[in-house]
Amino acid sequence: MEFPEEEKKSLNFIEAIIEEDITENKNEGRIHTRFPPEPNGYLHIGHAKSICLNFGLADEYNGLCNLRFDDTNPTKEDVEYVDSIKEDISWLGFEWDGEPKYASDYFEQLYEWAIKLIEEGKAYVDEQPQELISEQRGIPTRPGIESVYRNRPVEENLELFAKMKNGEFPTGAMVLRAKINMSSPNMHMRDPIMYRILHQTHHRTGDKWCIYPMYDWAHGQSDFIEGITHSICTLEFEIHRPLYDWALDQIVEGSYRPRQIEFARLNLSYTVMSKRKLLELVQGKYVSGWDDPRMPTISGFRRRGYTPESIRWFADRIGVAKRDNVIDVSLLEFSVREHLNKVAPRKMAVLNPVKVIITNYPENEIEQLPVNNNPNDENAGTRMVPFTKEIFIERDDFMEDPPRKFFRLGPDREVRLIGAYIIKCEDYKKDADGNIEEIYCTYDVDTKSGGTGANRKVKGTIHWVSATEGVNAEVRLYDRLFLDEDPAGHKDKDFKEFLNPDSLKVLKDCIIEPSVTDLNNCDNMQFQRLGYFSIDKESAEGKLIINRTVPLRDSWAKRK
RNA sequence: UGCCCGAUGGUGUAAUUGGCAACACGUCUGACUCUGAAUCAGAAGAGUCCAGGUUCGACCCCUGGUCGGGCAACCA
Repeated sequence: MEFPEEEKKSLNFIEAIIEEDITENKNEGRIHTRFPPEPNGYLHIGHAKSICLNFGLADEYNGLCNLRFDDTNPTKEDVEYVDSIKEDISWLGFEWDGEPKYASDYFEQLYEWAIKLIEEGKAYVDEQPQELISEQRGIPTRPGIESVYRNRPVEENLELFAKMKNGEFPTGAMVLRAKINMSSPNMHMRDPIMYRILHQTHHRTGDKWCIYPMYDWAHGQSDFIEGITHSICTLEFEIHRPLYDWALDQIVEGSYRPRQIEFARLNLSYTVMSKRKLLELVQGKYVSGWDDPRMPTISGFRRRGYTPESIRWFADRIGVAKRDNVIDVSLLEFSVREHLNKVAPRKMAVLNPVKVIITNYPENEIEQLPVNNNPNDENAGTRMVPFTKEIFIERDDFMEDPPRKFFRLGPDREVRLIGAYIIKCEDYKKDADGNIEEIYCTYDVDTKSGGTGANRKVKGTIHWVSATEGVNAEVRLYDRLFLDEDPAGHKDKDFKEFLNPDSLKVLKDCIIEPSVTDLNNCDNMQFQRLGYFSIDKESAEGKLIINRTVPLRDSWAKRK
């Protein structure tokens, strides 16, 4: 499915940079981007922005985009994450160039470059304790203090570094530091650490290595090895750029050189996007897993019924810039509705039922009525829905004492049942507490859909399900992603305070029309007037569990 | 009291080499409809953080402020 026409935008700032680079024929006009996740969690909607950007730019300029796992910290990483990341990117509809790449594939090369650095007197082994190194680095407003090991002879550094590699020292005993500038106003330039000792099994290299490069000694080099031209990352790496360039200066020969460009990460209202916090939700069993339908992860959205198209449209719409932003979830939901409105077949379900008895309809009769699958799509066809003497309608669709502008059912009022007849309310029964128990109506045979009297105008049309032929299911209704308050401005508060304690309980019985059970798992549908839904992949024993993807806009509800 | 970013309608993004601020969402009207959805038509809403300067002319360039974000992990 193509993007909506009107969405063609003018250039964003990254496109402008790229076009300029092409004009100047930098890197022979080649465009090669990359998406470099650390496999330490599942991808979330924020990553989707980065994915769409990197892969999208490559498409747009006939370039390539790599998938590279930035796996330089074995303590947090796992193959489970590698697999989920690949799956999510593919599901979004993007294809990376060649095989997935791994920073760990370059460990040998990185090590050799580090030796070269030492030989040139630009790096040294520091065996001071972590706390001391950190203290000596100083504070942003004051210069740091040089390490006593800073001027260690090259030979000694070489020897020590080799021993580090060979596992002769315990974890944390010493590090390799770049010799740059201890009084730089940029903290990252104050002799940054390039290698640390970590006796930790790596998910890919196993126990082959016990020293691991830091981000700053791995990222730019990896970009260089892969021939990346535009290394696009989020704003928090802006301060690393001088170091990125410094690291490249040490290895680049010739004219090809990657370039780092930063953009503002996505913030979504009502949505927690910190990987650390999401991990906490998973580990604390607040949710059923990374793909819990309430999670703002790509897999969570998938399970909830979001489509890849809708997420891509969303990413396209929010644009890219350098200023901090908070995007309202309603824009995401708009994108979802926009797509689902076109493709989701319409079905009927009643969430909060009240029984309607059609007094002049024959007992035991079951009439199969053809109902449009999608009135906006002529090719969508029809389905048969059973109509019977007793039906359920939504409790909200009947009012004893209707206010002005209420178009649905009430005493002596007429209403059309979708795909069926016009009915008129003649009477109703209340229980001891005053709740409506049953509503008695008559139907007008001539008004059957497509029939002779079908053109008669009534103000309202409501949905219904046969009381005797309908099927029972469970629906999960989720409101915002799982926060009932906007976390913006509450950064430091414990985010669990915002976790809606009722969100898992929003599980209701509902009655659905039989044709719903024909849907394949995870297919999308629209329950008319209720929203878009999808069948959960984990249907309970015999009972369908249905997630609400997103509610329909409801201007009547807003009135109230 | 350091360094690096940023600042345009409610929100997000635009504005060819400086030429009287555009688009989308949202909001509000109205029309239509066998979904109070969708669709269609229309409207309101910013004078571009502030103060100077350069210029015939500045959102755009310069200077100085203000506000917001980031930076002191052997994380990425």
